Formats: sequence, structure tokens, C-alpha cells
Amino acid sequence: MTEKSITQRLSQEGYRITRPRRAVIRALLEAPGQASPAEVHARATRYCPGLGLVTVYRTLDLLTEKGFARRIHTENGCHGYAAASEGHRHHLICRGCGAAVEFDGCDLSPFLRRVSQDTGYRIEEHLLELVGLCSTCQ
Amino acid sequence: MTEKSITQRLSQEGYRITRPRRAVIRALLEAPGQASPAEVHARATRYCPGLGLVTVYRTLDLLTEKGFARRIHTENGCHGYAAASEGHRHHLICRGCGAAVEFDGCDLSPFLRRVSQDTGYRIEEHLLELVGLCSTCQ
DNA sequence: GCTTTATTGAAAATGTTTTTCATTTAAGGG
DNA sequence: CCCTTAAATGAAAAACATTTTCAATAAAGC
Repeated sequence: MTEKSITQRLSQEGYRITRPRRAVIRALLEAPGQASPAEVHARATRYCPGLGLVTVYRTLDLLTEKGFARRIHTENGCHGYAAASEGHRHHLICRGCGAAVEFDGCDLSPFLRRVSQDTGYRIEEHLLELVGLCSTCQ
Repeated sequence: MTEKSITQRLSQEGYRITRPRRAVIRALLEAPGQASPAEVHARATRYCPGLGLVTVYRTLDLLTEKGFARRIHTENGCHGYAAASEGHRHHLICRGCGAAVEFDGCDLSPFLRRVSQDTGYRIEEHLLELVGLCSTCQ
């Protein structure tokens, strides 16, 4: 995902392409893995001085809703965000430096089917996050 | 897990068994699945009038640290807690009524090994939560 | 350019979680 | 049992994160 492809899609859906939004998108794309709203704000301010934190929240929400970003659940309760590429669903986060990578081939379906049978639940979503050490931090 | 077995273990480790702690433990055990700190507080107040929310937070932290409770990551950012039974690691939460059940047989190891090879990360932990509809809510 | 209306930023409000500190009370020894 | 001691508690305040409100700004289409 690039800044251009994201802004294009947003534009097509009727959203205005503004400097603040561009800044947030760039900040998110170039963050090493995942970043908190405050971190995104710090980065994005370079591209849009005076950018408000409120706008960062709003833009991250929009990006998440449209599938360009994903929420990462962190230990301490506050959220992180990561750029999302198409089709991938999950992140692997480095405990050392916070870098996040996406991984694919998440085929949990046989597993999910079994849990569904055991419990009687109809399973609709799954949240899977891995935590570890990246090769640099090891 | 019962109130007695939990308090016994805590006592063995040198923690004092107080009325507020008992109240929080009971509240957590009888909550249908998972509950927010505020909900636990509301329940626990019945067993310990005047119980402070602060104590609920502290006790939930203690229980989580000792493995008697588990944090549940909810969509809206604030945490829920669920009683944890030994050996099980993950929860399946009902989108309708909030009920949470634990499921076992979470054997992701072959899957984790593959991701580890692909990414170069050493994987240490995984967070897996399923969301769906329980048989009643369907 | 001009107009319209979405978007923005500042400030305030909200809600959750943590810290501080004096008071209370559980646990163990007399 | 009573005493002692230190852990645990609750109230209030502080610290954060997130959302709402609203007047001002600026993007998009004519």
C-alpha cells in the first residue's frame, strides 16, 4: 500500500484528501511496524506542522474502517496501529523494538471448526497476535 | 477454580486474605464470562460494601499476574477480565451477551514454527481471541 | 474564482487507570 | 486473646487516553 493508492481510494469514496490526512497516512506507512496515535502524531507533524492529535485519531479510525490500517492490541491497554496490506490479517510484534510485520497463511479453519463444535458458538472473527523478538533484537 | 483454592494459593505466597479481595474473587468467578473492572466492582460491592474501585484494579492485576484471571482485549479499548482455569489459554467471547468460555486444545505450534521460519522472529507469546455468537444468542 | 460542505484544531468533557498517603486490618508472636 | 507490624485499603488527586463541541478553514466541483 502506498500513499497514492490509499488517497485514490479515499477520494473515490468521496473523502477529501487533505494535508493532515496525507501526513497521517505517510506517518503510518513509514513507521517501523506499529505505532500509537501519539507516535503517529509526532511523525506526522513533520509533514503537517500544527496537526492536531484529534485529527490523528479521526484519520486512524477512518483508515481502520476502510481497511488500510489495523488496530493492534497492546499489553498496556492503549492501542497501536499498523498499516495493513490487503488480505493479511495478523501481526507479529517485536517485544524489543516494537517492529511489527504481517504474516500470512493464517489457516486456522480446521482449528476453528473444532472449537465451534466443542462450544456450540458460531465463530465470526478471530484476533491473533504474536509477540516475539525480531532477528535484530535477538 | 474456586474462591477457596485461589485464596489458599495466595495465602501460601504470603498475600493477605482480605474481605475486599474475597469479594473481587467471588465477583469474577460468578460473572458470566468476562467483565470490565467497573462491572466487577459493581458485583463485588455486594460482598464488601464500600469497596473501592482502586482495590478492584489492584486485585485484578494481582490475579492476572498469578494466573487466576486473564485479560480480555475488547474492541473499544478498555479491558475485560475473565476467570482463568489452569492450562487453558484463550477465550471465545459472545458478541451478543458478552459471555466468554475458555477453549482448549490450542495447538498452534506447527503454525507458529512456520511463521517463525518465514519471518526470522523468535516467537514467545501469542494472543488468540475468538468472537462469535453463543448458542443462546444465535 | 465562488460556493458548499467536509474537515480541522483548540478547548473542554469524558472515562479509565494510576499514584499518593493517611488509615485500617490481617497475620503471627507473645 | 491482645499487640505489633507491615501489607492492604479507600478517598482524593493526578495522569492519561479518547471523544465531543463548535467556530474557523480549506478541498472539490461548478
